[in-house]
Amino acid sequence: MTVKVIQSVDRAIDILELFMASKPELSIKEISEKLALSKSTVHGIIKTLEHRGYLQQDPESLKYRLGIKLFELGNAVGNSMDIRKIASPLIRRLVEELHETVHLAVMEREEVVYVEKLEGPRTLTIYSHVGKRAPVHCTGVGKAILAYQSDEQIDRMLASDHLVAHTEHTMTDATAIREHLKTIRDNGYAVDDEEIELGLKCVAAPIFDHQGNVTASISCSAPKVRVDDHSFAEMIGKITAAASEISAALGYRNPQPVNL
Amino acid sequence: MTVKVIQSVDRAIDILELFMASKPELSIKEISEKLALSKSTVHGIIKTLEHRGYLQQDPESLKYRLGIKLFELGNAVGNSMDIRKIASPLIRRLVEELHETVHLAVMEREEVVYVEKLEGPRTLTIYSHVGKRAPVHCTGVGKAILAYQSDEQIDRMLASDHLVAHTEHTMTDATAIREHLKTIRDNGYAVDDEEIELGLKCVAAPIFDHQGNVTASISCSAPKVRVDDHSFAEMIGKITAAASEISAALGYRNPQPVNL
DNA sequence: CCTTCCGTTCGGCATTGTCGAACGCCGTTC
DNA sequence: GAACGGCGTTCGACAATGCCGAACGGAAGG
Repeated sequence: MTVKVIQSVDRAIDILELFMASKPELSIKEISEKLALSKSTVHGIIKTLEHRGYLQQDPESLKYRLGIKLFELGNAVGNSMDIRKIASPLIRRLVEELHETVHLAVMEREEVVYVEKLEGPRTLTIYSHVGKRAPVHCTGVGKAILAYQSDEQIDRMLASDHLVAHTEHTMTDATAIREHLKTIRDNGYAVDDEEIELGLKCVAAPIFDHQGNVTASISCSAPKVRVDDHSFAEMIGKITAAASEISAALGYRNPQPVNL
Repeated sequence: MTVKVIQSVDRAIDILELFMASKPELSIKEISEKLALSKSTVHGIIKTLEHRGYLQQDPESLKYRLGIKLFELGNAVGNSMDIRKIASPLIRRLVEELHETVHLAVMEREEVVYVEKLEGPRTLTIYSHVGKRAPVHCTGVGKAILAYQSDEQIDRMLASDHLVAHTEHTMTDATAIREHLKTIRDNGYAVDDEEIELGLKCVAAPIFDHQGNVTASISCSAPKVRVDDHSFAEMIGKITAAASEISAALGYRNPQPVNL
């Protein structure tokens, strides 16, 4: 069933991701142990990656770290995302108006990835950063996207092994979440009330693309103590308005899904 | 002589970089032609990369584009750069004070790579972006780094095929550049006066690491028409001061190279 | 000085990736 | 509407390629 993969390419990716998953500096020995490969196999792949600038060896410790080429490629990807270009100025404006941190996230497999983040002037907690993955079931951006997926998609993303509790407020029951998603669709926005991190409250709204699909969302995050009724309402208004604006810029037509 | 590379990994990298070098969307046919590989070979590698999230296929056109995983990895690399963390707040301050765009760049092979960029309020030209490569001989950041390399290093980086003229002011004579680098060392800063782009003037200063090596630099870029004697002097003062501060934060001791 | 540890090199074997050809699914053309 | 062309995909056979274990060499530590 699984597609036929080129073994050595697959292993090269394993190695690269190992740096992200564990330590930023690894020796050949460590890599070969963690991936259960012989040292010489790892050596060959690593030298190839190093030769191309995707890894670099510290001349002193002889350990390896991720190379600048990955930085270049990653930024090339980021710059080619049109949603990012469209949303950036709006995000800047949102932060100025709301004085709190704003995130832009896209869906990727069963999680979301933050593609833009602009911190407010008085940031306290920083659990997120651009390029980081986050779960869908306990983040504002995640739920805002999830609520607008097909049932099969939702089922897959709510597969039990994903529903990890991050705080005591994290919802981990699939059927309860499904109910909750309906509320989100009715409201047009999602709220995360200390579900990913204690003391953190977020409001998120879905972004529709030209086909009417939701693959991205924006959110405003603030320490819960700073969110009173008034500022909460303001967040909802501004975030949903901005999301609509971005959707429109992406070619989304109207509230009703288009029928061809 | 060239290290023994794993062919399929090397080819996978060729494919990824092809997206950066040419178009952001490529079909298997295009790739196999440009790399002179059979379609099936390309297919195998591409499916592996897609399976891991490093490429994604547009369901309509069936063409491929770079995947989010590269964005994640690239940002992980960016976040692990300590020079970036140190320099970021200083760069922000510089932009506020100078009202012009500030760059942070690091040396990579025979070129420099921008790792941070903060635009001034009235930006006109944007030839650069984070993650982009630039030549050493005609940029402020490049010359500021180049001036402090070893003679062999300078020779290599001034290899004739790199000395491309970007404007009528670009210096393309190696010996003339070598003279020019001496001036830079005497001054402690480098000036790029329309050498990479007409109408653009930059001041750049080297950043020393804890071993006294220069692997990075910062610069301030402005439209030449806005740079009068007074603002030019201010740029020089502020950029060199900031560079010194970053060097100190990296563990650089004093103007004299340390002897162990 | 001996030991240990780790990166690197080597050589033989079989796995794996490679290629060309063929397939099948479009959309286009006549 | 049938034939064509273009493209992604699959198949099968061959041998090149990457794999492993063992051995090497240099550095650090006792």
